[in-house]
Amino acid sequence: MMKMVQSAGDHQIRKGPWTEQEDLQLVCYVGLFGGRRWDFIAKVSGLNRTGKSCRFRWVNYLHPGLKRGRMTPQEERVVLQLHSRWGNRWSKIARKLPGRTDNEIKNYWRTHMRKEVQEMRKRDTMISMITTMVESPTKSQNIMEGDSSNLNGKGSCVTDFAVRGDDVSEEEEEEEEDYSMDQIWKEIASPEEHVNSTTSQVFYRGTKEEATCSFSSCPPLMASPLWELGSESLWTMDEGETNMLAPMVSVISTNEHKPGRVM
DNA sequence: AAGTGACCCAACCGCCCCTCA
DNA sequence: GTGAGGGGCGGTTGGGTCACT
Repeated sequence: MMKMVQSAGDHQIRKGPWTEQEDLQLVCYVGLFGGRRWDFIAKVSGLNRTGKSCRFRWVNYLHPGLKRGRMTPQEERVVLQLHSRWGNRWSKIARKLPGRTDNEIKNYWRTHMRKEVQEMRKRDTMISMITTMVESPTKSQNIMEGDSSNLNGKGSCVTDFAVRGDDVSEEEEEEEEDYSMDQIWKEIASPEEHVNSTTSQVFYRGTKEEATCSFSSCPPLMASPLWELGSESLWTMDEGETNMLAPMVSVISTNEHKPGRVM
C-alpha cells in the first residue's frame, strides 16, 4: 500500500515501503553524491521521496556495513549497559555497536523492555497481594475484587534505570570519544581505507562499469557539481572502494533483497 | 486449520540542533 | 546576529511473521 502525498509542488511524495527499483536508484545516487546531501539526492534521483526518507532507508537498510539478524547475547549486554548509562540515547548507543542502527536498537529495547515491564507488574502485583493479605485480610479482599489503587506509585525499576542513565556526568561522557556514524561505517568496511579518508569524501562511488551492469536507473554521466569536485574525478574509484560496493549491489540484486513489505 | 497474541521491524512524524547565507 | 533549511534523533505506529492454543 503505497501512499502518495501531494507536495507543495506539482509532483507527489511517495511514502511507505520501498521497492527494489527505488533501492537501486538510491544506492546509485548515494554512490554518486555521498551519504550527506539527502535533500539533493531526493530531488535529483527522481524518487519522489523526502530527503529524510532517503536518509532513513540508506542508514537503516541499504548501508553495506549493516549487520543482519538478531542481536547476539554480547550485543544485548552492551545495549543494557549503555542504556543504563545514557538512557534513550539510541544513536549514541548505536555508535558503540558497529553494524547496528539506532532504530534497530530502539526496536530491540522496546520489545525487550515491554517484556520486562510486564514481568515487573506481575511481580509487583503478587508481592503486593501477599503483603496485603498478611497485613490485612479485608484489604486483600478488595484487591482481589479489582481495587488496585494501592499498587500505583511504585517506582518501576525500568524507569529508574533510564533516569540513572541521564545522570552520567559530562566528564564521563567526554571520556567516551564518539565517532560519527560515517567513521564507524568506514572502519567496518575497510579499516585501511579509513586512514586516508576524509569526512567529505564520497563513501561509495559508482563507476562507469557498475553504472552499466548494475545501475540501469543511474543517470547518464553528468557534469559533477562544483561542490563535490576535488582534484580527483568523482568517477574514479580505487580497488578498495570497488570491492566495498560490490557486496552491497549483490545483496540488493539477489533474492535476499527485502523490499518494504507490500501491505 | 483457524484464531490470537507476542515479537519483530520498516517507516513516518515532529522536534531540535547545526550550518550557512 | 539571525532566520531558513537541512539533517539528526527519539518517539511512535502499523503491518508481517511466528508460535501457541
